Amino acid sequence: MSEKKPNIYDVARLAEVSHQTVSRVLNNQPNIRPATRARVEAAMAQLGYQPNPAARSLVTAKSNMLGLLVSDTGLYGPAGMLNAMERSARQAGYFAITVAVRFDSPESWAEGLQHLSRMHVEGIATIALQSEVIKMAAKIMPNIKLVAIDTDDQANRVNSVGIDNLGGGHMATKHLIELGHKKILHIMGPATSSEAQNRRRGYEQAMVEAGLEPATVQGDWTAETGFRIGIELNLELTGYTAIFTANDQLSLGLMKAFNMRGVKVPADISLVGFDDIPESPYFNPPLTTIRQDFNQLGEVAIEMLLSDLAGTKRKKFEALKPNLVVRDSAIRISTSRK
Amino acid sequence: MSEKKPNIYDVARLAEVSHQTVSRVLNNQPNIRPATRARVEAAMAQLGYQPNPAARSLVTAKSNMLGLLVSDTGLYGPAGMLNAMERSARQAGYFAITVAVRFDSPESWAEGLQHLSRMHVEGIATIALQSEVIKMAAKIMPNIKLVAIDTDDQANRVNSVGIDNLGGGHMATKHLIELGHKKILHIMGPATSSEAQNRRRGYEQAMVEAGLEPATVQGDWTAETGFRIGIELNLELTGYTAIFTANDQLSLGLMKAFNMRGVKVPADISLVGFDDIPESPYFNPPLTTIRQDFNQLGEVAIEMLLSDLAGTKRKKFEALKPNLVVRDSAIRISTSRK
DNA sequence: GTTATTTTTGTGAGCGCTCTCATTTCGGAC
DNA sequence: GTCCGAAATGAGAGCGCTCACAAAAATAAC
Repeated sequence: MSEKKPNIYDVARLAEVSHQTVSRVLNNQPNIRPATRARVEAAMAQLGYQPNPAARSLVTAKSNMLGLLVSDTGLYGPAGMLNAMERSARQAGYFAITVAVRFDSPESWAEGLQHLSRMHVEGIATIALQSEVIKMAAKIMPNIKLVAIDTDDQANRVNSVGIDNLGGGHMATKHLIELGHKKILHIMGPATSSEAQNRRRGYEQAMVEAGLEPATVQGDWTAETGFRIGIELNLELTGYTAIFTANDQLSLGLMKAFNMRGVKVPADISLVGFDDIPESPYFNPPLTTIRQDFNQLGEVAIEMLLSDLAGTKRKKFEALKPNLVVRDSAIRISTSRK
Repeated sequence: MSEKKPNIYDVARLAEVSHQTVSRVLNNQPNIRPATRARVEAAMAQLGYQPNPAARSLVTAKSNMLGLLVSDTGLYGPAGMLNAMERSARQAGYFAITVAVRFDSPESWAEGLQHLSRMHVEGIATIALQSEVIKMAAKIMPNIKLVAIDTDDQANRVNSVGIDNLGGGHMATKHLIELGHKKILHIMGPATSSEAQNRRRGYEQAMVEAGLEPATVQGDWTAETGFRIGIELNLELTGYTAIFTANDQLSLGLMKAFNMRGVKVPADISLVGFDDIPESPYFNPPLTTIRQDFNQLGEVAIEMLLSDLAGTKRKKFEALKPNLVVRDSAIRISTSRK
C-alpha cells in the first residue's frame, strides 16, 4: 500500500551526486558548493525524504533520546515539569521518552529504568524520586548521565536541581511568625519525599530561630489527608493558631474540615500552603502559599543534563528560589488570643 | 572509560553458537534446543548484553515507538491520560515519545508532528486536539495510524475514543432539572474544544427536552474565568437557580465569586461541574460533578491504536460513559423561590 | 601554461541486527 | 545398522546511514 520510503541513495540519484554528499547536506557540513546543496535539498523535498534515525543511531552510537522518569501522579507540579522538559529536550534536538512509574514501588522504578535502558537513552531526568532510583539507574546503566529534580540525595553525588525547599519552608514559617503566631503546626508531605523533608527542616529551623517549639504531623500530598487531619486536630487543647502545610492540597482539605467544624480561616487559624497551584487563589479563603516555578525547574534540569552530556557541565546542584505569595489565609494573630 | 557495548557476535562467541542462534533466542523463536537457549541466555547475562534497538529498527523497518501528542496544559485530565497511555504502550512493548504542544497554536502542532515524523513513530495518539491536527498529521505522515482522544472530528474519519461528553452534559443538566430547577445556565469551555461543544450540546438537549430555554456563557477551563463570570453574573435579573459548568475549575471560580458576593451555594444557587478532579470533594461545598475515568480513556486509546497497527481493529469510535457524582453543591430548589 | 594547494565530491566499509536460504544434526521407522 | 523427514543451527546479505579515506575539481601561485 505505501511505497518504500526514499533513502539517501534515492536522493543522491535524483540530485546526481553521491550519497555522501547528501549526507553532508543532511549534517550541515561545510565545503559544499551552494548550487550542489540546493540541488540536494530540492531532491529531498521532491521525494519527501526523511532521514532514518535508526540508521543514524546505529552508526553514530547515539540514540538522541532522553529518558524522563516521572512518578505517576496527576499532580500539577510534575505535569508542568514534564511539559517543560519535553519542550527543552525537543528544542535541543532530542527526543523524550517518558516513563511513568509508581512513586512508592521499587519494582516499578526498576521496570521503568529497564525500559529506558533498552532504548539506549543518552541521559535520564528523574522527577521527585528518591536517591534509591539513582543508585538503581547506576546499576542498570553504569555510565548513564542523570539529573534529578527534587531528590533526597544529600551526599550530592548526582546532578540535581530543585527549588530551595528548605528556604521555602523557612519563608512560610517566618511569615507566620512575623504575623505574631507562636503555636504553629506543620503538616508534612510523605516521609519518603525529600521535598517534604526539606520543607519540614525549613519549618523547624525557623521555629527554633524564633525560640518556638516545632510540631509536625505526618501527611501526604492529598486534600483527603488534609481533611482527615483537620477533623481530628484538637485546636482547643493544642492551641495552634497557624498551620503550614507541605502543599496546597493539604491546606484545601484542612479548610474544608475547619469549615465543617465552624473553625474560621484565617480568623481562628492561619494557613500557609506550598506550590501555588492554579486553584489556590480560588480557595476559600484564597491561599497564602509558597510559589515554585515548575517550568523553570524543568528547563534548568534539561539544560543541566545536556551540558553534562556535552561535557561542559558547570555545577552539580542548582537550587531555584521559591517565593511567598501572600493572599488571605494567613493574618496577624488577634491580640485577644494567647 | 566505558568499553564498547557487547553485540550479538560477542554473545555468540561466548555461547559457542552462531549469531543467528542468538538472534533466535532474542526473538523467542521456536526450534531451539533448551540447552542451547540456556547457554545463550547465560552468555547474555554474563556480558550484560542488551540488543540495540536502532539496529533492530533498521532491519525490521519498525521503530517500536508511539507518539503521544498532548496539549500543554497541566490539567489533571490530560496528565492522567498521558500516564495511562504511556503505561499501556510500555506493557505492549512500545516506547512512548511524548510531545507537548500548545493547545491553540497550529505552528506548534506542526512542529510537534514533524518531531514525531522524524522519529518514524508507528502510530500517534492525540489528546484533546482539534481535527485540524489530524489533517495535518495525514499530510505530514500519509500512512500514519492515529487515534484521537476527545476530538471534534464529526465526520468520524479517524479512530477516536472519548467519554460521552454529550451524555455527560445531558446527565448533569437532567440532574438539575430533576431537582426542580428551571432557569439553568451553562458555562461552556473553550469554543475550540470539542469536549466543550459536546457538553453544551448535551446541556441544550436536556433543556429542550424539558421544555426549558438553554443559555450559555462562553468560558474556558480555568477557575479564573469562572470567578470573573461569577462576579459579573446578574442573578437577580436573570433568575438563574442553577449552573452547569464545563469543568470543575469553573465551578470553583464561581463558588469563590458567589462567596464574596454573599450568594450561597447551594441554597441560592446550585452548581454541577464536570471531571471530578481530586480536589472537588473538598470544595466549599463539595462539588456535584460528572466523573470521567481518565485512566481508562488512555488505556482504551492505546488499545485501539495497537489493534489498528496490528490490523485487527474493531471499531472506529468508542465512547466511555461518564457518571454523576452527587455531592453537596446542587440541591432541590426551594419551593419558596420561583 | 605548470604545479602546489585547497575545496569539493566520491568510494567502500561497517554499525548490529534480522532476513532468506543452506547445511548439519537428530529421531525414529524399517 | 541405513535412510528419511523434521528439527536445529549456520552463513551471507543487506537495512540506511556516517566514517575514514581517496579522488577529482577548482583555485592560487608562479
